[in-house]
Amino acid sequence: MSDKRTQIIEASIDLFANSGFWNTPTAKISKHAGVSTGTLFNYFDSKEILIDEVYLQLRQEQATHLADRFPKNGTVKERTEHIWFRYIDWGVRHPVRYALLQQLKLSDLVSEEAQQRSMTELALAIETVHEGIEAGLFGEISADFFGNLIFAQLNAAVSYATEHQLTNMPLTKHIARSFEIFWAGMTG
Amino acid sequence: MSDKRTQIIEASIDLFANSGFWNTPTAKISKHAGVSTGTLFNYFDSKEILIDEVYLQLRQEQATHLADRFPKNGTVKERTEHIWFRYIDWGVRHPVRYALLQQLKLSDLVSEEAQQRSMTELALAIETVHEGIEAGLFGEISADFFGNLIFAQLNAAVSYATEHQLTNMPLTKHIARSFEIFWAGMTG
Amino acid sequence: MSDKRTQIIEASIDLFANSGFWNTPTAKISKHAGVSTGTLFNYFDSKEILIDEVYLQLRQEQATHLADRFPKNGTVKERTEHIWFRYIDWGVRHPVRYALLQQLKLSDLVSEEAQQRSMTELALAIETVHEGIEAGLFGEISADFFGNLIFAQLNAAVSYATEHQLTNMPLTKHIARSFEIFWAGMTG
Amino acid sequence: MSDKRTQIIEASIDLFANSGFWNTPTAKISKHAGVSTGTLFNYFDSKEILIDEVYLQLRQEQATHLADRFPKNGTVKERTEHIWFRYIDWGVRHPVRYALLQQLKLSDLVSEEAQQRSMTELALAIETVHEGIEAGLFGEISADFFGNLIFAQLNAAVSYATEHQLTNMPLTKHIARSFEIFWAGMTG
DNA sequence: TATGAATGAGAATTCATTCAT
DNA sequence: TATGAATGAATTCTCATTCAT
Repeated sequence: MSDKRTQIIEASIDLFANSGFWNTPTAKISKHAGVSTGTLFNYFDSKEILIDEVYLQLRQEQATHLADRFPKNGTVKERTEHIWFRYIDWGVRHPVRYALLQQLKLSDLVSEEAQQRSMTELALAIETVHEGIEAGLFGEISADFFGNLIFAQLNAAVSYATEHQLTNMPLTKHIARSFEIFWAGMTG
Repeated sequence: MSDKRTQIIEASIDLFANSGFWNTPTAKISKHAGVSTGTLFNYFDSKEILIDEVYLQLRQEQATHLADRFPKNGTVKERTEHIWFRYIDWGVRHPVRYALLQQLKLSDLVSEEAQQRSMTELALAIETVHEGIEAGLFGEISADFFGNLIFAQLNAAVSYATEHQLTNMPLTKHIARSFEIFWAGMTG
Repeated sequence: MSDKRTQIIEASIDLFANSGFWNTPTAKISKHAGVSTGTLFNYFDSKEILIDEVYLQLRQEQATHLADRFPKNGTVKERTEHIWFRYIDWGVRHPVRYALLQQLKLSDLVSEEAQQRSMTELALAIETVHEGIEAGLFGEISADFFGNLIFAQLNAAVSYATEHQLTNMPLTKHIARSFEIFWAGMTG
Repeated sequence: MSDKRTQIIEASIDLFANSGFWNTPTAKISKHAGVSTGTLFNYFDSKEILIDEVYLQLRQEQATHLADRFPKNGTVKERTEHIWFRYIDWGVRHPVRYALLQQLKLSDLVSEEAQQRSMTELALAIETVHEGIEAGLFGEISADFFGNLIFAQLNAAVSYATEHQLTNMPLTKHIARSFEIFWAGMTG
């Protein structure tokens, strides 16, 4: 049964996070997953493809988390705030997965195609941004730069929260404060 | 004289930027540098150390650029603005080097020790930040988070400028606008 | 089945004997064994370990030869004589293996652990010696020195027999004479 | 001045004894000797030749020690006894050099030619042996085998004394006892 | 004679991938 | 579909030796 696929992906996440992609031989992955070397290649044609799939898996988990209870009909600010909270929340709850995802983004290891495919999962964020810009909420700024900025600041907020192991009230405050800064900057 | 050392570092930068650290065999580096495999290891005891040295070299170039004409006696805002402009300027002028530096930071390949050593080169930025925070300029915020935020936004600005190949007036405007956003965010 | 393992060990013995351990690259061994470089390292984690295993293999072959038809219930002299004959016999029949074993003993290449393990294979010789000493057969002498002496003389006897290619009657006479000398020396 | 030659030989002895021939790069030797890599090769055309020279040096030191106060006109037994005492004495006084010499003998690293040349230094031992055999002192035995035996037993005696760190009276007794055993064996 | 940077042919070992069972 | 032994190209690093200064 195709449970093995999941086992292999999970094993990869574990090991990649601990030792990096290049220090994790496929043999180690299959062992950790409890399958044979051959089996890994039955499910993923190459290590490259496995990495792509890990990336897509993480992106999807993240996207699902963002989409949960998304206030479709809220104002732009409400929707942005929702994304803000949920993004940081996911990052803090899954620090290993989050760190891995960040590394993958910058590592050149994910194929162009996988990058493209993962974009669709951010649809609701992108849409919100566009709407805000068109409405003139953010002054003169390109959507691209806006995207860069929001993710940069989110990432900064997650890193800080994780490093300082914020939870409960301090975490909530941190999220709120970081959103304030972001919003003040953009609308300021 | 240590001309060869420089050649090897430059070759490394070239190749690392093109193909990544793990896809760049030392043999390729030495060939590209016009020296023999043995010579590379005369100058750098291991590939790991070579990577460290590349990192330190780039950091130093960047730090030198930031320090140039730094307004020691200016206000916190003036000093921050200086850093803002010079940081983006360096990133845009040396996109390959900048991208490499970013990758190295996140890659786990740079030794703790090299990271530490490179910190000293940011002294003037760090000092400025602390002064501003203590003066209450930025509301309630930790220096750590402030650091995360400023570099995150700078990075977002550089990426955007490079991707869109901004130069001259559009670049200047972009830098100014990004600083505005940053400053507005921080000062609320 | 572990046929390959045997092939690799045999190839190692051949090549080590001809060219020494340090002049025998693992690549040459695997080629000679008719397997790929990778396969060698599937069976032996490192060249060091391979050498250990070669050593243990030879020791065991020798021990088996000594144990064959060992007169458990004979007198100390009879048992010592048995060992004497069988030891020289094995050395003369397998000059390559014997020479290699001697080299390995003195070479520092065999791990402490492998040395220890190989000791158990000499149990019957050691026991015999102790019994003789305790019975006062050999005058005042430590078991250690006795051990040194017996192997030294055995080795001298094997070397001579091999160099002069003794067989049949001359060999039998040589073995007998050398035992006489040994026994006369020890029993004074 | 050709003091350097000596320094290089001494450095080689030191390092060979500590780490073996194959784990001692010429660069390490020259450093230890306080000369440059080039200089080593001015004095010795190759590492092989250096090893030969180390061997000859040690053999000569040993031969000199044996020859000291040699009782040319003594009986065969007296002369043999002299060699016996001096040989063990040298081995115990210079355990590092002795061990190295033994290793070199068995290692295949010394050229045939150097082996030959070193023989001349044992002239007085060889002569004594021959005389004893011709005089019928030792029963029926070939000079070759006799040579094998005497050196084997000497070596056993040195090893034992060194391992157990014998000195003074215990050492003297050990030497005497070992000679007794040898002589009793040979004269049966 | 002394120097030591430069050389480049190896050396041991790794690892993604295949394929016969 | 699952297995895991076998493969061999590729990798980092070593070291005896040379030669221009």
